Amino acid sequence: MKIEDAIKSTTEMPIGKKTLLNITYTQNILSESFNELLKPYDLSPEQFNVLRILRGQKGKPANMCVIQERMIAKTSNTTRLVDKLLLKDLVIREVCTANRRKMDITITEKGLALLKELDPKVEAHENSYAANLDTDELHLLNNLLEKYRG
Amino acid sequence: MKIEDAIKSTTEMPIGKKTLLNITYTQNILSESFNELLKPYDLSPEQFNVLRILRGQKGKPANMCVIQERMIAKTSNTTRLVDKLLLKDLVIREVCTANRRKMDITITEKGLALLKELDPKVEAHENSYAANLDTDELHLLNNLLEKYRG
DNA sequence: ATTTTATAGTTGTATATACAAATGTATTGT
DNA sequence: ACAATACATTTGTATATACAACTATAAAAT
Repeated sequence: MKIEDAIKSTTEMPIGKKTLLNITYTQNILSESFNELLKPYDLSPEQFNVLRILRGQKGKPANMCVIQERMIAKTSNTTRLVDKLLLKDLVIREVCTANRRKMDITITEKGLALLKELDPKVEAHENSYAANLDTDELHLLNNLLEKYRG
Repeated sequence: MKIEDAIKSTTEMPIGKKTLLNITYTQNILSESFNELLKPYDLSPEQFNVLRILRGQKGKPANMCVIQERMIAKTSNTTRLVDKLLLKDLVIREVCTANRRKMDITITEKGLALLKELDPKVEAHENSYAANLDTDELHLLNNLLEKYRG
């Protein structure tokens, strides 16, 4: 669907406005369907994001500010986000011995198992959109976005 | 900045995942800077969006479900969004005489004046990103996004 | 005409988010 | 060593959002 139809715009938009709207709208579509995917697992996209960051640590714990900086959306309140994961036993949290200001957050086996269960679904989600473009177009899209951000 | 650096990813990502992440990340950058723009005006992006939809009505009122369907992000609770605008006298709300289930929402002079003040800033925001690409690239980006959504 | 179903919007409630202030620990300067 | 400053995280509070239940009106069915 064209962006103009999606937001029922009647008038022709300048290309700058249209591009911004198009990116915003596309991301909305993506996150809506991703939310659907996660709903049965009682996991928010942010929680999922944190789990995936922790898995990326390959056993090493991550502290709060590391999680924060690797998150796609820099949410305030990583604390409460991790709280939720703790309640579900998907992570453990302990004071870092080397620097007692920091917290060591580690993903649990249960967390890893949950991610493993989600992996194929997340991949299918990613690929369902990617499949609409060929490889060259995908690379082009990535390059254009990067250049667009400045 | 490359997406891999932005989220401090060490490993090479499959192109499908990367694209999705890139769109999400780009939109985050955009909305972050748009938020900054609106902050001095005590207006949320959603409130701004509603005002702009109402201006697009050119005097004609819009009812709630029309506002809802034209919004970029389909938020639940358009009611409370409009409540906020009402409190600031940016819109008026009255029961639609033709169909008493519906509400007629109209932007006020104050609302129009606020939009007018914002217009150049919003346009500058839009153009600051668009300026990083030439016209052909912008059209290409829009087409790729549309195709990507499927 | 009366019941049923559909539509439009609002409200209750639980949860999430943003932002600032507070807490506790480490580092630096004197 | 002690005060000042910086850093890492948490907590308080106000606001926003999601979702379901509710109210009111309109349209359709019997």
